[in-house]
Order: sequence, then structure tokens, then C-alpha cells
Amino acid sequence: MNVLSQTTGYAIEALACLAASSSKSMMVREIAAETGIAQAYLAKVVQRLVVAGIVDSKRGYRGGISLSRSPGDITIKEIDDAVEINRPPDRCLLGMTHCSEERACPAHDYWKKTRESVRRRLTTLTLADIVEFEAPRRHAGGKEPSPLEAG
Amino acid sequence: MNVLSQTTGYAIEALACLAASSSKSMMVREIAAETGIAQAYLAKVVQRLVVAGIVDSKRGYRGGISLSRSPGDITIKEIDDAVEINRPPDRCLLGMTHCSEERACPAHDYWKKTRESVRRRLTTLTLADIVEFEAPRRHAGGKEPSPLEAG
DNA sequence: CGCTTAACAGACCCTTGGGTCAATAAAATA
DNA sequence: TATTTTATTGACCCAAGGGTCTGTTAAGCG
Repeated sequence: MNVLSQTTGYAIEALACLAASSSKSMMVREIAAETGIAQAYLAKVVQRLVVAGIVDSKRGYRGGISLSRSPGDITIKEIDDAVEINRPPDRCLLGMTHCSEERACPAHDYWKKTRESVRRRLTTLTLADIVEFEAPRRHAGGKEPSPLEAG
Repeated sequence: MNVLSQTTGYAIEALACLAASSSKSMMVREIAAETGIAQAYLAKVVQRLVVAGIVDSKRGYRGGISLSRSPGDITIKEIDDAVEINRPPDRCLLGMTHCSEERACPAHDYWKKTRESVRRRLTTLTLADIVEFEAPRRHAGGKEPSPLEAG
């Protein structure tokens, strides 16, 4: 489990941005501009979300991406699983390579419980929670003036 | 904070091996053989422990390394700090890059508490605990018990 | 139809952690 | 003193995550 990667963080931010938008569909370019994530890389991340069925995409003129479900039905854990393709197995808290269920380290049970707690948190937390939580700072205007909004 | 690196795990295993040994001093080569850690790399890891003052070293004939203090006085956190030279700052649970004390993510407080709990655990746990915990399997006879042994 | 547009896909780059290898420095001993 | 021995140091190697760049495909529009 560990902590979510920077890339997963991008996915969450992007999806939150998409969910908070008034328009159902957005271009990757717009999301990149609004979140400050590098566009080329975000495109790759989004692709994984498409494959996982979390977002729908449409190519070409007036294309873009949109959520395939309601934000409340998209869990953070799900996003993480979609992005973190072939992730390494859970690591021992103490970094010991031979630590396992049969051959445990002194912190094994403690860490197992902690991981479990985190996992619960991630399966409980949905995209809707993220959006709601970020709502205030969105209204505050944010740091990036969002050049596209002016149209 | 996150989880300790594989390298820190090596350091812990090596120090535990050293602490459990009947002889006060051991050669890096011996520790490598006993723990299964690659000798050349272990030498580098040990070096950091020397610099941090956790182990003393003596070069040349009949040289080797030894603990500078009693195992009960060496905490896991301390070992981690010694090994993890210029470590990156704590990351957000959700991987969000802009998450900070002022601009928190929905899991920020939860994760802060969890990290704190882990930190306490690591400052409490000492090398002596590791040794004690591993004592049984040490008596069981070597690293790979070789399943055939039962015969 | 051709043009434009935006998602998609692949090759490539850079940094970091883990790891090897060869040379160097100091301590004991013959 | 020469030799052996072991820690120490620096150069280099490899894989993975994060990131860029250059196309290629599929939509809409005139």
C-alpha cells in the first residue's frame, strides 16, 4: 500500500478538476492548464483512467474526456489501482526484505493494522469528497488565473 | 517518513546480526555472508553508520566493525536517519504535490496522525528489540533452514 | 472531400535507489 | 620493512518513475 505516488496525485487532481467543472467534458489541455500538471504527462495518466473505465474519451474536434460515473461513485483506491499499473508488493515497515507473514519483523502486526486502516480510508474517500473539500479554494480564485476561462 | 527503505532494512539486519554475535567485533564480509546482503553494497551502508557514530570500525588485519553503544540504546529511527541521507520531505497520502499545512488534502490530518504514530513506533523500537525478536529463528539454525532439515 | 482538432501511442531523456568493481589507506604480523 | 588483511572511497552500471517529443488515429466541420 504505502503512500500514493505523485502520478496518482495527478490523476486525483485532474479528476477533481473535471468533476468540479460546470461543463461535462474537458480537454486534457484545459485540465493541465488549470491544475498546472504537465500536459504531455497528464495525457498518459488520463489514458490509464480511460482503460480502467473511470473516464470516457472522445477524439478529434470538440473531443475531450468526461467522468464515466458520478464523483461519489469513484473511490480514491479505485483511481490508485487504475494508475498504479503493476505496483510492487507491500513493503515491510522496517524495510526488511525477508519479512513475511510467517517470518515477521517486530513491527509487522502494527504495520499490517496501519496499512489496513489506510486502505479503509482510501476505499471510503471518493472523488466527491475531494471536490467538496477543494471547493473553497476554487472560489477563492486559485493561483493559476486559468487563461482559457476568459473565452 | 513513509516506510523505511530497503537499504535501511539492510542496516537493521546487519546491526542486529552484529548485536546478536557472541564476538564484539565482526568483519563486513562475515555479516554479509550471514545476512545474505551483497557485501560491496553492505560496506557502503555500514560506512554511513560509521559516520553517524553508531558503529566503530577498525581497518586492516583483525579489523572489523562493532557497535559503539548497547543495542538497547540504538533506536530504529536513529538508524534510519543515519542511512537515509538527504531524504525527500514527507509526501501527501494522496500524492498531491500542493498539499501542505495551509493547503491540506482531505486526508491530511489523518495522515499526519498516522505518520506521528509510526514515528513514535520507530523511536521506541531499539536494536535490542530486533535481536530479541529474531532470537528464535537464529537458534533454529542459520538463514535458510533448508526444508529438508525436518527429515 | 480535405482541414482541423484532440486523444492515443511509441521512442526517447533524466534522476534516483540499489548495486558492482577496482583502487586506496591503515593496521597487524612475519 | 614487506606482506597481508580489511575498511574506505570513487567510478561506473541498471531499472523504474516521472517527463518530453514526435508522430498517428479518429472525430467534427466547411
